[in-house]
Amino acid sequence: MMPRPAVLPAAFFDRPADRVARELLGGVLAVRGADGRIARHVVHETEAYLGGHDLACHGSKGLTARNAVMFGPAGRWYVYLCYGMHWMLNVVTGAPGVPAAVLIRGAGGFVGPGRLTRGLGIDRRFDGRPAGRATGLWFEAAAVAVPRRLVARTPRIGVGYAGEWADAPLRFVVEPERLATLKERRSSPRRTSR
DNA sequence: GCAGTGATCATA
DNA sequence: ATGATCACTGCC
Repeated sequence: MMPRPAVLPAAFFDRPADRVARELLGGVLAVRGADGRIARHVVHETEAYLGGHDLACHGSKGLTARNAVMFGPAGRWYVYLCYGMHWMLNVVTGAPGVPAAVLIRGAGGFVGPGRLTRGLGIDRRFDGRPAGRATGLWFEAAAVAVPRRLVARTPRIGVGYAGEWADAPLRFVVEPERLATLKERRSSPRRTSR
């Protein structure tokens, strides 16, 4: 029988953001709709924001009302409005006091952080809440780890202002069609051995 | 290529 | 109170 999907616990996020961003690839972003139905989207693009020393990270400007949740414990959502129209979905990582997080840039059929939140109906209501079933928005562990050769690392998008940090390879991408290939391999009947 | 859009934050 | 800035998107 199908095992119940494992909800990623807060401890999963209590690690360096780049590690979390990498391991979130292939994992599932799950959201419960108003009708109680659960939609699941496999994560295929993330970005890590490492902390106060990372000039692209909101936390590098110090504690403010907006970014306060980043300074708190790992495993909570950090959601903010960008350009007056787009909600950005992040999950806080690392120890309290370290303003680090992972931006979810793509999952399921949604490419781009603003499109993802629009598609899933995510907005400010989730800001500061823990990622978990109780909140209606959570992560589940990857059924199969994405092999390293399928993961591309690039500089983060839209952070050209961040000096040396603009070029840090902290964006993690796996092509969705590659994920599909993985899934097929996993679920297709084993080939008769030679 | 660039306008739209409005919360947020520093400055005053 | 005011103005600059923005971890983006869609249409030219």
